[in-house]
Amino acid sequence: MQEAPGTNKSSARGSKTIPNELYFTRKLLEWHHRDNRREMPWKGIHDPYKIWLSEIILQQTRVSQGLSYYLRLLAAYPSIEKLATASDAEVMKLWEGLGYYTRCRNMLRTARIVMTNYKGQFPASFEKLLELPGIGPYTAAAIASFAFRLPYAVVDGNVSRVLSRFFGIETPIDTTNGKQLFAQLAGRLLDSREPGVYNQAIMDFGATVCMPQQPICGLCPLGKKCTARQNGVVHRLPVKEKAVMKKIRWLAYFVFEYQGKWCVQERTDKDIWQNLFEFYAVETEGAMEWTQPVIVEWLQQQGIRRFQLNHISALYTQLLTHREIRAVFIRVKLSGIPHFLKNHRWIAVQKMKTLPFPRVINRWLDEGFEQPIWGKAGPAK
DNA sequence: AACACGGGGCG
DNA sequence: CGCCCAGTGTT
Repeated sequence: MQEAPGTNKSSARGSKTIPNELYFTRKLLEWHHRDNRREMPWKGIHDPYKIWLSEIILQQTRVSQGLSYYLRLLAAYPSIEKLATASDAEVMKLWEGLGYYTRCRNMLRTARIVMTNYKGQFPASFEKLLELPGIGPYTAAAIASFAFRLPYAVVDGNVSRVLSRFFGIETPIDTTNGKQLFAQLAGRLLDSREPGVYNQAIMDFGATVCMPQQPICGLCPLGKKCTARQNGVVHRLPVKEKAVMKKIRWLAYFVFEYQGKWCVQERTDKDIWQNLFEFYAVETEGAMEWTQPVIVEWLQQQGIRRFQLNHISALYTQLLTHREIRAVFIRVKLSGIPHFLKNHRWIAVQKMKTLPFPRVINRWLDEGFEQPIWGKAGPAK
């Protein structure tokens, strides 16, 4: 459900708006008028076809990446009729390389629906726009406000970020609750006299001042009343709940022991745990059954002839933001240092605690192996 | 509510 | 590498 059209007239008459909301809209529009020099071909125009085309292209796509596609598609299909009568393959060829190819198919579907059902004219209605394939709440609000000057507030990544920071809202933006909250707030902030201008302003502001990574708070015209800035929490807003578990990584740690020393290595790759230490690691693509016969064969393949397999641990897991680590620890006592471990570091067992390890390794050191080496008191918890 | 869908820019 | 981008559709 889209929030009801905004009621903020950017004047003191708005009965329910709190002072900060009026301040926000006024300062934002001042900034847009005074400092915003972000020029784009689709800005300031009211042709629904061009607005729609640009919005579809820009879904989850940076302006710098989508611009050339917009120009090429518009040149090839100057009107929605030209687009609607083009062949699927021809349009897809022009979309090639932009990604999210469902957008292209839905774009064509919508062009044909508009031709047959609406006589080639996009409906000047938020609800009707929303029914068209590839047009969701954001795009419907964008077309409604830019093309038809209807009072609907857009809520995209820029908007939710700017609002979460200025008003200090910690509700995750990617939940049903959060989406509803930000849509409501955005609707109240909207300047209903010029919805399109306001929507341009807040998105440009998010893209050029209140950026995701390094916002230019020093130059921010709203900084005086920005809640996040006052509280020093700009960097951790907006909050996102979804931490998609992209990949499980399977690690086998071989704890090689030789003359009271353990073999360790430092992680230096551009990867997790940079500059932390670990044991000799074997990473596999999928789950690997590190049973005794498998381990013995693996050791022999490495040219290790004399060894003593002391222990195979249970599976240890560690959750990272976008990874899940699953590690098994394999203790092997050697009677010599094999060639492939010549350049590794060998640390006295008593000194292990002085090195930095990932949590999953520390947990194994603390509780994971049968014969304690820290002494009967055990390691510090 | 969770997931799939792409490719590129940036630190 | 991790994060994010003028989000939407499906299950």
